Amino acid sequence: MPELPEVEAVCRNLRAAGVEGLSIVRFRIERPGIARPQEVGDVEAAVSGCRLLRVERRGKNILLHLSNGQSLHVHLRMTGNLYPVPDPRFRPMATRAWWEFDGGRGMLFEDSRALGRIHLYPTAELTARMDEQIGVEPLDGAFTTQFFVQQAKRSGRPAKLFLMDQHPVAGLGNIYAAEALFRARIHPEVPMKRVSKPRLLALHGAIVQVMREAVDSAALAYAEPGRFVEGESFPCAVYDREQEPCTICERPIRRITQGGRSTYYCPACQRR
DNA sequence: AACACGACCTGGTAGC
DNA sequence: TGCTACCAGGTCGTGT
Repeated sequence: MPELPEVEAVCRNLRAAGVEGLSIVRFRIERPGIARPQEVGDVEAAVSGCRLLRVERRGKNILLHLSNGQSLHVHLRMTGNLYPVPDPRFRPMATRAWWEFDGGRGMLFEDSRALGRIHLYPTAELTARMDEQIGVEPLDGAFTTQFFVQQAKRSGRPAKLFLMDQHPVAGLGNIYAAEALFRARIHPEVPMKRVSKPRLLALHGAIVQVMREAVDSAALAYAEPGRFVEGESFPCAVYDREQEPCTICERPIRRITQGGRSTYYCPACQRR
């Protein structure tokens, strides 16, 4: 589920539901591991009674800014989801944390694998940390071709791993990194600094394009609060399509392993 | 600095 | 049907 576009959809969905400005009557973490090493009781106590001022996204991170000068840092990791619910008593099986708002509505953090995390920090500390750890947003004006080429030229890492690193550019994960490389016709194993300037420009454009399209798809999929809508997902050209014919040349898509994850690409269209 | 790899977790499914 | 093995959209810590 959650790369930048899906996390953006989660945030829009929360804002559209009007959670910003609501008072949190109660906050509970049902599974201590998601807050580790922070103490669940401390976090719950600090959050309960605050107002949720603003929902912000940085890369794949969600920041819930509170009225007490602190913010919750939510990371969905692989299977997490954060969504508003009309009835705060609604608790699906994989509920890991929940918020009850003044007036009777609620918000849920659901995560079947429980790899997601929720931590509490002073707002200034959290935003500073994000500035330092999270790179440029691909849909932001700061993501210029000059910036991208400069970052690329000083990295010897394989292209796919470079894109998945959150430091230079934030928000790409396994799916959209593969899709962007396919559109730019770049082999995922090529050292970034060896990619030609024209190809880098193509990749820059592909990243922006893929992210825009995926954000739109994700927004549609989340149109109904808290529920995915089938058939509205981003149409992948290579991801999870091993052996299927390439949409351009019809040769079979190949799967390899990079950094312990699957990479899908077309060996004919994406040359070294 | 860069890389591989295990850890963190649960659930779905391909294959026997 | 039932079991096993492997796979999964992410990140961090450790060791080489």
